[in-house]
Amino acid sequence: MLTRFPPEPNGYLHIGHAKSICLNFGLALKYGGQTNLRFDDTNPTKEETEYVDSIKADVHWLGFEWANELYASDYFDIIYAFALNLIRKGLAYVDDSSPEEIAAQKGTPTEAGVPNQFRDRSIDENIRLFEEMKDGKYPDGAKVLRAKIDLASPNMHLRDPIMYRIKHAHHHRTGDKWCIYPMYDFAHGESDAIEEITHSICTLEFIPHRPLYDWFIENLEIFPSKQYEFARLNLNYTVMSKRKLLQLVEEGHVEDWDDPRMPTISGLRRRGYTPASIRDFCERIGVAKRENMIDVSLLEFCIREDLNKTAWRRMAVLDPIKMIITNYPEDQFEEMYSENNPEAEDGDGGRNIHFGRELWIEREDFMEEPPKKFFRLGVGLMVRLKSAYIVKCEYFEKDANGNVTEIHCTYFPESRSGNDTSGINVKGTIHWVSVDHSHSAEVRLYDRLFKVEDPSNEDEDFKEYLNPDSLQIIPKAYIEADLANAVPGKGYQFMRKGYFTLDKHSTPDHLVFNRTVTLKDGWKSPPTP
RNA sequence: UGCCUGAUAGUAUAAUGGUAGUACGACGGUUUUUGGUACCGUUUGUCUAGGUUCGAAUCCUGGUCGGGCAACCA
Repeated sequence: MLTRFPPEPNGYLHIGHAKSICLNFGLALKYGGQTNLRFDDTNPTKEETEYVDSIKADVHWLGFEWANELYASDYFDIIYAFALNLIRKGLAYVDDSSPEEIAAQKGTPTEAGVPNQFRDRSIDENIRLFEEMKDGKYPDGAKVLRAKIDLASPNMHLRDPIMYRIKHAHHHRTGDKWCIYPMYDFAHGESDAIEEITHSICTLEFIPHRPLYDWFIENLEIFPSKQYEFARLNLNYTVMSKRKLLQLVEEGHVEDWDDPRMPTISGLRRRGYTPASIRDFCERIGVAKRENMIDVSLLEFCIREDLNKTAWRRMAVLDPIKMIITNYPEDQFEEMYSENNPEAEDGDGGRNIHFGRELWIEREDFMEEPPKKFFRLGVGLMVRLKSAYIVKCEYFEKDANGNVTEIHCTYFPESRSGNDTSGINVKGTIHWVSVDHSHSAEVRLYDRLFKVEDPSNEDEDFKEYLNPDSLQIIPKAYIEADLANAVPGKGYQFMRKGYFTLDKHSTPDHLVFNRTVTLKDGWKSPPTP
């Protein structure tokens, strides 16, 4: 078995491409075959080396090794010879008609097309004209080479499809060598055959092309590659077409192709998704011919499952409020040990965290009038400070606007974590950092890019449905000191807040974290009576 | 109103013509120094009408609904 992943280098890869990559490489891996990476670069006006490089990087990052790095443009000489071959068989002709004339002569799905006078040109004349096309004797659009098949076919793709068009354009690989370029239909299957691809896997919209794919292969008498189709991936609350993604970038709705809200591979990477999580996702969604709409919650499940096993736990307070432990000595500090990951056998090591009289805690972990089953703080309530002591809230202070500014607690010295003789049982455990030892960092929280499940399928322009709150920047969050050693590309769990990773713009002086995904949140505040 | 294609729980995806299963979600419970994790349980499905058959999600016929096809794009 030999498969191929055949992107056109005209944009960045997205999660839908990941499905195709996992399918093509996965199938070959499963059945002891190989996979080629082939760039479908037959349209020089849209393609760039920048895209080639990013595509290679993304496929590699996903964890796949291609057998050969190939380009459709490598085959231009062979494909040209194929065309001559068909002309000699009387199966192709040069047509001087304009695009509009060709379209008109093609008819409609319910009416047959009509032949024009060029269809009967002699083989010799066709050869001469085609060579002249190649030699640059004609301007763009003056002539095309067409396959002579059946203008009355119920399949529009068989009504004498265009094989070659004239484009005096610079190609990112072949330079100015060519001024005629084969169309997709006369390049893709031919490239497959040249490489002896056994399974040419593509998406559903190419089903009507398959008879043409087969027709060229049969009449050229070349390796019989076979085309198979599957339904492309659709994810809700986002868009997946290159055109729309490009628009989001160009109109500044997102920062760039790798904006963490984008469904691109580079965006997911910057957001903190791992290759394993994306491969797992592609495995779970399955492959079929049915049109589908996958729920993003499945993608989120996959990254949580991966990161839960690998991410080190750290404490960070995103919306801080000060807690003062009134019975803790002012100049005293302690180091509290906390394991890196409770999922690992040995905790995967650990680190010490400074504890003192003044701490930052999460504003939402305190309520003036806590409802029943609120296992956090309120006057008279007790919680465990993770890896430290149990504290009891005594009172709180408010400013003139009614905002809570400080929470005063007392702690139980005999309740120290790992050495608790207090006999006190509390329901809640909250995270915290020391006011005197924590660092600050910018934290970026992301939400779905669109407000509706299927923005492309709504009445208005898809951009009308952008979620205005898809990015929330917290300029100053407090993080435990050890997070200053955070490594790019590694995921961290900010306890109770989600998984985070360093952003590419982060510097030692100005740390920036992206939230990959929240933790699953089972807490539902009880209905207010 | 031409041709092609598809239809199984909320979303996906399985089932030589032989017990409709799995995952995610939702809901409930146990454990828990993360309202996380883990574990246990509950919930909901073969588009429709006929036919073949001892037996149909599967085969046949009609219908309904969805998607695609008439770029010198891929």
